[in-house]
Parts: sequence; structure tokens; C-alpha cells
Amino acid sequence: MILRDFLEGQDVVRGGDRPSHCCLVLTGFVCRYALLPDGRRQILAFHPPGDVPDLQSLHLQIMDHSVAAMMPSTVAFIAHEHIQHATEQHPRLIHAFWRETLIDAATFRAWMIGLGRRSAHERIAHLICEMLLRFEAVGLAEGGVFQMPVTQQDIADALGLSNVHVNRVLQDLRRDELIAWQRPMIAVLRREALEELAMFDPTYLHMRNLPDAPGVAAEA
Amino acid sequence: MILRDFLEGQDVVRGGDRPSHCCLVLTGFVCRYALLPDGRRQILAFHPPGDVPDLQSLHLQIMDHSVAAMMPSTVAFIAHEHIQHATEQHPRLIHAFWRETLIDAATFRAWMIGLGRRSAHERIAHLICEMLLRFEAVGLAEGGVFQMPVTQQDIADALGLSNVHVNRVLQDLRRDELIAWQRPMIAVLRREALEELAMFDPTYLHMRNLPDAPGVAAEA
DNA sequence: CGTTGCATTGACTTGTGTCAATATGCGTGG
DNA sequence: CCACGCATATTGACACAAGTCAATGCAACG
Repeated sequence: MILRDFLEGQDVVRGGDRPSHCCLVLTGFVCRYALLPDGRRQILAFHPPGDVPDLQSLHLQIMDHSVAAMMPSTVAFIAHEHIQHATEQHPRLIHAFWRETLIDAATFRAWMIGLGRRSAHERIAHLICEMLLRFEAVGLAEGGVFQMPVTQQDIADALGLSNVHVNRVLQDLRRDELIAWQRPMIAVLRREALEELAMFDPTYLHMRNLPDAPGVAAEA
Repeated sequence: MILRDFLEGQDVVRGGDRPSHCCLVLTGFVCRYALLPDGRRQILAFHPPGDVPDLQSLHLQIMDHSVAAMMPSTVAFIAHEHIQHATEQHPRLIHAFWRETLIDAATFRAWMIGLGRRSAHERIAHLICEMLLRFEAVGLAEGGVFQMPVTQQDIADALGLSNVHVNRVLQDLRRDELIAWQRPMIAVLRREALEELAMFDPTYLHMRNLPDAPGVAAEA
């Protein structure tokens, strides 16, 4: 296992690579993204500490996208062989990993719904609802407040919008006192209203113990 | 294993279900889709025969989306236990299945790029390029011609557009003699031009033997 | 033949993008 | 402690891709 530090903006893994290791985010914040030939960028996922953004590289030789640090981050690289070895010792691990990649895919689907069928306001609200829940799940959010070091341009690239429009929508959400946002701190002020605007349904995150959000029953 | 026939438009699996079986498409054509509370629909994937659209249900209890037949289709339902049993007998299977779900996820990412960052013309061109390649891979396309029984409304719901706009774009593509389209037959007339318009890069499909498309080298 | 589901058109609206200027905040070095 | 420079955020004016609505056409089918 190798530890490496990355500066803001640096690529951790690059599209086209054939990685021999998976990377585990220890501290910081990373994203996955793809570029079109003419430079348009689509951010595919955000990963707080604890995530393994390229678990797929275990079975897919070529990276079809990149992973980049969005703030100074520490990443652990774990050799594929070691992971394979571990799964042979503990066959349950394989299912745990597989499940992780399935939740990954479920999150992509949720984003697709947003990109295809939600308005700009709904998309931004939805992203904030998702990130809040995920940060809570790893104990990095308290009272609706969490730290997400992204620029408005990053949000635009994640949600298929322009930076200018993201700016305008954020102003609306702040004016309506749904959220407060002073980089890098995001505060959700009226969670229910935000979730209603976003039509947020956390089923897709497949969390075993959903934090008791109003109106959302825990799985049996 | 249970065989069942579905009519066009019928749901094979429904969001919220907790399936005990996976479904294998034997004949016909199915899609996965999600609905927003107000009825907006996003199609998430198309599945020709040979695909298992809900392999994920092996590990994710609740369906976070639905599967529907887009034409009369025959589907085989295979009990999760049987699949589990098979993977215990042949551990390699588990990796094959896992890999399938990873390619599924890679395809979602590719669609996200389209939904977020491609124009309507590019999106439609890209979808056609992808489907052509996937139909070729299962021997269901010949000379750039294949059969895909979708309406313009379906395409709209897959690509985040309106049916009217899809209609207009298709007319452009036909006028420019990139494609011909008489339901349910799609013919790609000038493949290179179409792929260039779409900025199509098939890496994400992770096919072992890419049909020798010009300019695309086979994997080492 | 009427009905039904799609495709096609035209007229008009609108959400979001683009461009370009200006503001704001922050870290650095003098 | 201030001045500078950079990145990011904010504004305003304007453009345009794509959406909406509603009518019409067309073909398959019972």
C-alpha cells in the first residue's frame, strides 16, 4: 500500500490509464470526471474520504474517465493483487465490494435522472440533499452543515449547467433561505423544503440505516 | 427458471420491488426507466436480448427503478439462490457478473456525459453509434442496419429531450444522409461522419474485440 | 372506414448559455 | 500592513437551443 498526497486540481488517475492499484480516499475530496475532445467537462461523481473511486479498475482494464483531487488530499493506493488476495481469504469481501460498485451505479442513475429531467433548481437542490446524506453517513455533517470544497464551476460541470446559471440559482436558493453557502461550508437551512423541491428520494443510495429523515422509513 | 412473455409497454420489474429473481432478456427489447413524482420519465438503459437488466438486484434489495418491455418480449427469471449457487460452484462466474455490472455503470457514465454536455444532435448520434456497436456485438446488426423498436418519445426520454425536438433533429440527420430511420429499422449510412459528430469513443463499452472500426485499435 | 398511436409542422415561449465587465476575497511578498 | 495578483463570484445584456402547445398528417389495424 502506497500513500500519496495530491494538490488541488491534480489527477489521481487519468482516463486511458491501466491501473494496477485501486485508490482509497483517506483525507480531502476527489471527483471523477470525463472530458470531451473539445474540452467540455462532465463531473461524474464526488467522493468524500472513505470512498474508493476506481474500484471498477479491478475488472475493467482501461480507465474510461479520470479521478482528480478537488482539495489537497491523501490517497492510499492498494495493489489489485492484494485486493484479490484478500477476497480469496474472505469471500464475503467480494460481495461487499461488488455491492459498493452497484451503489455507485445507482448513484449514476440518480444523476442521469437529474441531468435528463430535472430543472436547474431541482438539480442543485438534489445534489445538496445527496451530499448532505452521504456526509452524514460518514460522520462529516452535523446539523445540516458540511464542508464541500467545490467551486460554482464544479457544480456546473457536475449538473450540466453553466457557471453563470449555477450562480443565479444559488442566489435563489439562498434568498429563499433553503441553504446558506460560504465556501467551503454548505448549510441546509430548511431540509424538508429542499428535499421537496429536489423531489429527493434516497432509496438509490441503498443505505442500511438511513438517518431518521422525516417521512422516510428505515428498511426492514 | 421461469419464462414469461411481456407485451409492449408492460413492466417486467417495478421500482420499489424486492426481487427474488434476476431477469434475462431472451427475445424482444426492454428498457430501464425511472419516473419523477410528476410523471417526467428518464430512460436509463436499453437492453437487447442477452442482457440481464437487473443483475444488481442480487445485492441491492430494493429496485430503485423499473424495467419495461418496449416490444413483445420473452424474459427468463432466474432465482437469486440459483445464481448464488452457481457462483459457488464456479467462482469465476462471480467476476464475470461483477464485470457486467461494471460495464453497465460505465455505460451510465457515458450517458451522463451526453445528458450533461452534448447537444441534441450529438446525443442522438451518440446513442445510435452505441446501439449499432452493441447490436453488432450480439450479431443483430449487419451492414450498419439494425432493428430498434423505439418511438421518438422514447428517444426523447432517454436523452433528456422533447419528442418534438427529437423529431426535428432526426430530420436533420436524415437530410444530411447520416442515417435512415423507418421504424423499427435504423440504418447508419455514413458511420465515420456520425461517430465524428457524436465524438464517439467506444472505450466505455469495454468490449474485448471491438469490431474493426477505423481509427480504433484493439486492446493489447 | 373509423380509431388509435405516432410523426410532423408551425408559431411562439423560455430556460439556460454566452460574453464581457466588475466585484470580492485571499494569499503572498515587499 | 498594504499592494498586488489571482481565482472565483456576481451582474447585465443579449442570443439561442430546446420546450410547449396545438393542429394536421399518416399509416396500421380491427
